[in-house]
Amino acid sequence: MDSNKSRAKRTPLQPLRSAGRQRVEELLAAASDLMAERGYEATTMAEIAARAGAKIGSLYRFFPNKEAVADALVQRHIAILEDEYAALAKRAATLSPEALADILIELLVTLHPRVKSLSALMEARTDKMEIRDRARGHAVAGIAAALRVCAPGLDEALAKDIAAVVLNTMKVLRGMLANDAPTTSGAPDELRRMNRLYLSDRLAPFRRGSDSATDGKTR
Amino acid sequence: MDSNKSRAKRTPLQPLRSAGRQRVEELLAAASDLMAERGYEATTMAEIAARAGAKIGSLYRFFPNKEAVADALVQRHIAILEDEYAALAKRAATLSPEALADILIELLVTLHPRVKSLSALMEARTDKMEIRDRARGHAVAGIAAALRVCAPGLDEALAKDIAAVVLNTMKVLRGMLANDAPTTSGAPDELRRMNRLYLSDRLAPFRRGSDSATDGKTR
DNA sequence: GCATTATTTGAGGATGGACTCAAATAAGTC
DNA sequence: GACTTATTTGAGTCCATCCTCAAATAATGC
Repeated sequence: MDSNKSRAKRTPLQPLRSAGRQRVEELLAAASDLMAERGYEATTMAEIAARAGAKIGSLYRFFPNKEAVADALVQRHIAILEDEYAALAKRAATLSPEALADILIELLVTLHPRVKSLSALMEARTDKMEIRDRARGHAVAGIAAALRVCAPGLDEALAKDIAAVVLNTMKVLRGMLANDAPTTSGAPDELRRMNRLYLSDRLAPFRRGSDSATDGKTR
Repeated sequence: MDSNKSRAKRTPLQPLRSAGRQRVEELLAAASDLMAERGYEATTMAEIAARAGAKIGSLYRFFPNKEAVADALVQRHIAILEDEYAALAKRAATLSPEALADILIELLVTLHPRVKSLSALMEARTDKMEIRDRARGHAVAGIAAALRVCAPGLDEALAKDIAAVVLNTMKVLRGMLANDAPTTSGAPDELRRMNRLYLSDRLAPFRRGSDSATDGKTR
């Protein structure tokens, strides 16, 4: 009995006044920053409270335990990411593969901090990996849809495979831009180039009124 | 004074008998497994000792503290990776860019568990990032050298940029193969294809007796 | 066998960090 | 202003985990 192995204490206790809502925001913001830079385990509840300008008791008023803080953050990040990807296809119409490649890269660079935070939060528990998979599923689906808008004849399964590749490629770009990247200053441009080249090559056969030649080659 | 902020207690105390050396091996193996799967923070010294079939006192005989265990693991992994990359260029002669691309992918897939462990270990301390950067520098240099063996006219800086891109691409492949990867079964092949395409395109102008045409296009 | 030294053992000490709670304070309502 | 209820506070409890150490045991050399 009691299938929950972790100590789930009393009711979560939501904020009912504007002061409380604001406090929750501050606490989550502080937790997000700290966990993103230090990781879940290395972040202490006392630190979270301190950075939010609150005391530890306030933190525990709104969150029953440390895991609940991570949960709340995961929720938020996932929701926003899903929205972004769902909205992607609408922007993709009437674009060349190269332009789409560039737009995708831009989008993912923008989303970088959020994804980084998310993966730091995943450190918390293994049973959250299903959530992560779900998020990635949305991302892949969103990108695949955009690809098929751009290249209507594209098979759905293949579109998803390509989308997965592009998604991960962008993950790499984010990594390059985020770190100090001491050895390779021109690498990000090279990566963009690779991405354009790849999308160009894979989407060309399926574009309207194209056979296999006349791909612009980008320069 | 005392520039070391962390508690570096008495002498590290190396094993002097075969039993001791073996114990150290067992302890490091256990620590490597545990930290790779659970992360540095989540792994306890008691667990490490237990999995190695030793008691906690033995663990502390050979390692002054938990961080030293991580340090030792980092050392080993780095050394092996450096060797692998340094040896790469020798295998690269007389290969087409496509073949080189495939070989690089194979190599990095092989190295995956080690790199995974390494990155889990990095969780330990920020001041180990310089070590990580050094390792990546070796990887990039090794791959760049292989590229220039394959395409002699290639500029060194460009070779490093391309090497960085390829290295990260392979990181992605590793990720795809490691996780369950529920949504995308054909993605690894797509990634290989992108890699071949890219290397083909970038190396073609610099190959012996080539100008810009006659690139195989892989199919 | 005996002496010496490496290794093992495991019961604590010390610390840090998650979490509690009763009392104080602030905010909202009438 | 008086009353109710949300929020804040922070000292204190509890427990997991890092780490110590003196005594027991095993290995090695003579």
